[in-house]
Amino acid sequence: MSLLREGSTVSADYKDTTNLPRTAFPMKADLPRREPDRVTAWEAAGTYRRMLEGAKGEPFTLHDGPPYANGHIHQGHMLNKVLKDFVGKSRTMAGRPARVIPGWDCHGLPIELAVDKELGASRKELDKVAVRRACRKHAEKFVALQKDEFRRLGVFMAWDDPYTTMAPAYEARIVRELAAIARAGAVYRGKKPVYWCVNDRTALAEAEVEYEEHDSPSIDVAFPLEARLPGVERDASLAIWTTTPWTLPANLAIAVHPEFQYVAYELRGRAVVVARDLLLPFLAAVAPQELAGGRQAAPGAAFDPAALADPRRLLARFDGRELEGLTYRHPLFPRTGKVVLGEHVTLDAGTGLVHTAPGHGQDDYEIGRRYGLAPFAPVNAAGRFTEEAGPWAGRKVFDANPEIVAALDAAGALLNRPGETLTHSYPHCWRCKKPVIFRATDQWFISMEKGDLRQRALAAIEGVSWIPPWGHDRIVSMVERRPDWCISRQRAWGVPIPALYCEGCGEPLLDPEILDRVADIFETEGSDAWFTRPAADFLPSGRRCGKCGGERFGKEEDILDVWFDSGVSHAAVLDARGIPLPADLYLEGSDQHRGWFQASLLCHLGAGREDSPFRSCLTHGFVVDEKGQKLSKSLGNYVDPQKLLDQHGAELIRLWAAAANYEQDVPLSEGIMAQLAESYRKIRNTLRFGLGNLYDFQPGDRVPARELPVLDRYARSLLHRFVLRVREAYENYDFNQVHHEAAYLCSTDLSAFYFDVLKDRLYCSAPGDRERRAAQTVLHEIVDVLCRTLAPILSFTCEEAYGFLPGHASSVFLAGMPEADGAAMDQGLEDRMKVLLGLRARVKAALEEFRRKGGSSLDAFVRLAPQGPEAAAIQAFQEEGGRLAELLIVSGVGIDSPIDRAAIAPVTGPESAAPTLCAPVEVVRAAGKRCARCWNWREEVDARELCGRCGRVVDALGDRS
RNA sequence: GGGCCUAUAGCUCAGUUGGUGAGAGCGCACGCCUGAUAAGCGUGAGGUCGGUAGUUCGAAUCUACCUAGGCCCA
Repeated sequence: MSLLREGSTVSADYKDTTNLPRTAFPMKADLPRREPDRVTAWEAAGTYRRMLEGAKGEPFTLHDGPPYANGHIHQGHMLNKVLKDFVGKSRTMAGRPARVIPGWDCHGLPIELAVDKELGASRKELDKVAVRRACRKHAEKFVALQKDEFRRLGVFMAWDDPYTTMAPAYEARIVRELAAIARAGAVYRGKKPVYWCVNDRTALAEAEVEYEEHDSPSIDVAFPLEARLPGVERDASLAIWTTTPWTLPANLAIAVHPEFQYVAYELRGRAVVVARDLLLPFLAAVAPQELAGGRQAAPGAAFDPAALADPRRLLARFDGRELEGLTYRHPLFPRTGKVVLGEHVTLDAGTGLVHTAPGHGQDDYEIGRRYGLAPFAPVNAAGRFTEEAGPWAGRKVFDANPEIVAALDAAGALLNRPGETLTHSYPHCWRCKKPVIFRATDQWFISMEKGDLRQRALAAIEGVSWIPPWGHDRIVSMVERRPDWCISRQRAWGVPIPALYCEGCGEPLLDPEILDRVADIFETEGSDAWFTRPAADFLPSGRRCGKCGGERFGKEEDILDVWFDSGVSHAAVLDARGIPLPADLYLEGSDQHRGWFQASLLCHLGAGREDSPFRSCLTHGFVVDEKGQKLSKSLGNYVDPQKLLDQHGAELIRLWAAAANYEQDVPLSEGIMAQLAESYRKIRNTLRFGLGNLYDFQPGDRVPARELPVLDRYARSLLHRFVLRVREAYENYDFNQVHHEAAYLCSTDLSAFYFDVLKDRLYCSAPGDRERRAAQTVLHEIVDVLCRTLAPILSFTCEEAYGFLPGHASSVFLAGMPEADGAAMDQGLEDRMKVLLGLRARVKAALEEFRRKGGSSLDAFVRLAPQGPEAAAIQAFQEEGGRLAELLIVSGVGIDSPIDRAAIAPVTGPESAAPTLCAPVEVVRAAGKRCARCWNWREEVDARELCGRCGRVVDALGDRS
């Protein structure tokens, strides 16, 4: 294609006489490779420290919730730490120094399990102290590793001064906080069922249980009621179904659902109570002849009396709640039990009445608590019945199963045939692979009621600002219904619960005085001291058992729940360092309503303090894929964090965190990252254009704001409105808003409008031309403002670009957040420009038509016939010195007035159908000749093919050289 | 099964107390430029606002149910 136009000759190349952009700020960010150096530079320069020192306002406390020191960091950690970094940097840059002390949660089961796995067979030969030493090393390793991974993200925290829950001082503080709660009388010893491996004689955590197929006896048992049911003229029994006959000696109650329908059915001469909707399947199992025509009862089918061989045997109906409180005789023991109500009862299988042994089941335990039933478990650590199990004392529970079934049969309580079994999924020990049991053992608890902990917690919740607001409802419903806090763990890796037991009578002693003594020792020796020192070392001299007067004591073996460890961080980290409570902000994933937020609240209040340890609490969702499914390697939607870093760099991970609406779950996928890369490039190139046009500009060249041309004043107005919005968005933790504001400003306001319009002035004016300097003044401010507002998010890029800005400080983080200049914002101007931009859009549409005929924008002359608001806006614009040709980037603009529609018809764009108050637009080929330098068409060009302006510029350049 | 929450263009997100034809940025298609050039500009096409049924003169916006998904429990 020829570049020559009709009538033109070969033009001289004036490119060298123009002021084209030049900058060393590269278009290609090369983030993955260059970011590590930037991190190193920040740390070497002490940028974080200096940034904090530069902020003179009231300190802002963002307290870092400790991630667990096991494994590499994952997407959720990244999201969390990056969001915290946005807060820390934005608050500090806005004047409130936010020093964040990072921490790690170092005790607990997952580390112990990982260490077990590493140690393999040698584990059994090691004593507790040796295992703990290995756990400590493991935790130390991952603290160091995760710390590097977080630093790599460009996160500013006090990396050289972190906290860990296994530091001696921290461990000591844990014990002191426990002492404070004990002083309030809220710590008590009670029983609670746990998974128990009778082979290994140890408690198991949920994570240590594997489900495998297992054959269990399946029995339906009748428990005779003590009194007759209303309207039933014969003795009645409650029918239950169970697959663990060995738990029947521990039966204390039978649970029914309050809202289910129950029936009394005459079976073999007595009335049997079952759930109405389970009657047919029940009969099918124990007495199929009771069904009409030997029909099979489909599970889940609606109840139909016609399916019964003899519907008259339906004796009565009851609501579940009517049965509450009825008492029954235990078929094997001379005692009674009672009917209780439970929402956990289902109609999936069985009879709709559930055998309840509070010492042998989680639901049973919970319901037992509600009804004041003891967690009775007549089974010892070896899985043998105790004396309380009468005839089966000493028998192993699984061995006793058939004997118990036989005894039930003999007592006439067995409704089905003995020997029936069921194959189902049953918990097994992950280590020895043998089936486990559920057994109540002694545990330490923090009471929710003593000292009014629950009510005080609920009151404290009201004083906290929850972001988003539904966090409030979520934690309230959790606190309202949570049981007492079981703080015991039968494990090695943790802070011991420093209780002593009288060797004479077994009386436990959890004495605040002793705890303080223990804390003193932990302070210097760490909690290993509990295992290496004899009990006497922790006992105040002369102390005796309050019950039997014994002088010899043994040590508690249980350790503290790790939620207690992290739950006292406000004390062990903030208070211990003299940082005032409450903290301004806790910021974690929404799972922490159950976890850290609640633990912190309970520990804080339990120890006798008032209110919440945090003023506001922000939660974010979980990382999911594009479809909203959780990330998992097996689903194939897993995004590897390291790969993310290698491909896109930390900067895009930061942008991802900012672009997300963290109130919901946060989607992450390769596609999303690719899209963010586009968004990033737009911002980066905006900075680059600005920098490229500042190569010959110094702050001393600034044109005063009042003397700026109207378009530049408009750009400043937009810029400062942007600052206003962004500052407010940061204040509200609305980073997503920051991202959108930045993207819109860069692409729409700047790249597509202001920068485009500016090109002629920047490139073709004389270098020192006042209007060019005016443009540069604003460009300088734009780059400065963008860097300083976006630095909390795009830390790497903003620091890099800022370093190219003439007159910059040593780091963007020391420059602070810009203030919105009220004088720069001109609403009237923006309103008028909005009208003109509407006009501009229609001109662009018309130019599109013009272009199809071979003309470019600068070849065009635009004729307008404005009226109404547009006419007014144009007039004002021109009176302010604005040039329509510059605004529209065409060679000339003519105003036709009054309107002569007929004269304007032909080459118009789609605006012809527009409302009458819009000016008709006509685009024609510009007359005259094309200036070889600035490419505008002018009536007059000189012999060098230069327009008047360009001729003067070239002459001036020539004079200078 | 329970508590809390989510579901708007291919993607990320806006849509104020229900009210003119549902928006932005990015991507996409087409075109331009080659003086932001592995850049830049323009034009344009995309949505039965998860589904169903209600309340209302009128619902993306309120109610119920359903479906899919998330966190925490059970």
